[in-house]
Amino acid sequence: MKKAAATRRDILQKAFGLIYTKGYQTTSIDDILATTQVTKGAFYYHFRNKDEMGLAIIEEIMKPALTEGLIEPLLRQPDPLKAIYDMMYGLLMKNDFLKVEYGCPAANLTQEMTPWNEDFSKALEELTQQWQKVMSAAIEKGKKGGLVRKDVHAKQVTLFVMSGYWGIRNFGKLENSKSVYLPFLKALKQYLDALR
Amino acid sequence: MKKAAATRRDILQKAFGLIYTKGYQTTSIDDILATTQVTKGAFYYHFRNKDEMGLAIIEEIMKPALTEGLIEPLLRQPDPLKAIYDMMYGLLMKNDFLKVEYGCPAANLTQEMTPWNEDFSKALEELTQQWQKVMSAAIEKGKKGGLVRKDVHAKQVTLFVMSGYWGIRNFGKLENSKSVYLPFLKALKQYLDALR
DNA sequence: ACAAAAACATACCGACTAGTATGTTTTTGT
DNA sequence: ACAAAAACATACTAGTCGGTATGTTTTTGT
Repeated sequence: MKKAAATRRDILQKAFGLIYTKGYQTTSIDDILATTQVTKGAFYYHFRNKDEMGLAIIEEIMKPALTEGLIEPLLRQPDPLKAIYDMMYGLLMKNDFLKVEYGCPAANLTQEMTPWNEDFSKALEELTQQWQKVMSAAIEKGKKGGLVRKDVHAKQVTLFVMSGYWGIRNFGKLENSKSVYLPFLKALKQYLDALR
Repeated sequence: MKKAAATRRDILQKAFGLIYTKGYQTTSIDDILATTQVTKGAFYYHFRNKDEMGLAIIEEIMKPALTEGLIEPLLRQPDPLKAIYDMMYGLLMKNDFLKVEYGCPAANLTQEMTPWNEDFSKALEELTQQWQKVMSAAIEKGKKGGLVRKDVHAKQVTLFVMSGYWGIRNFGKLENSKSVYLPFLKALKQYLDALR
């Protein structure tokens, strides 16, 4: 039960990479087999079908990555507005897995799969809601600690900021250059500073 | 030269509708033929291939729609910040062609096609840059007229607002409900009011 | 050690894809 | 009216897709 788990993990990781760069529907199972060096029999031993694998990617790759990469750093930083800005700066400018030309994996999947598969929508909604909740909670905590204005509506701000992130990721894809990230981050900083 | 032009227009319009709801790559030419009642011979008389049709959709359907539906109303409204808010409110809440579950046509195409076809990227960039320029110009005009603070960076604001729009459209797809639009619009209003 | 189950391998299939080859009909200019 | 060109129609192809049927190898529990 050790080698098999490694095979499964390898499929999920490599498939995630392919889907991130090429899109879900245009990543064929044969593509995945070619890059993983796994045969079709092995693939279909681990997953009933392509969609089950796609869901497993969200659950077993994307959700843990969100938790470890974004949620936990957010919880550690005491200043919520600084935490949010730093998170965005890190995601856009420093993260070396995310590429400007490929956008945001969660946003990509959302846009591509939402019309086709309800299970994908549900899983992706859980993903984003976890992010939303932690950001909102941080802002609320900041209100109590005096770091955020009392009249700030935490959920609204969170939604506004996350929308901006998904949107600028799409702009980055279009321009194929991180240079659009800089004016976005400046505007974001000014927006966040106005909440103090 | 009249009937043929009508056939071409019909293909482009119906194909645009299909692509908006289903995505470009997952809309087959047979799909388009079935909904237009046009035969394959006719289709390939009007377009060399699928991508040429896709580009024609951007040029002949989406660009004019942007100009007539968004650019011109924006130029007419003297208060730029009100113009921007009204435009967003109209796009999100009142426009009855755009559906919450299908997102923004331009954002969808950008995300789907950017890794695959440079011509699509270029055409979509022209589309968005036209929108960006008009919004920025309106803000600059507002600065001179005293309706916008002098220290506001027009291009930054434009990019921030457009990113938010693309992003919230994606959230709408995910939640499949216009209810997320309302808190976004409230946050947008507050953001814009802070620029006065 | 050895049977049973888990894990993987190979060959194949029907459905669908964009595109083409080769026609026929309709429109156009004179 | 009539030839030429434009506009459309039909049948087909080569390739790709997700998925399956049927094996063989490897691991596991006893």
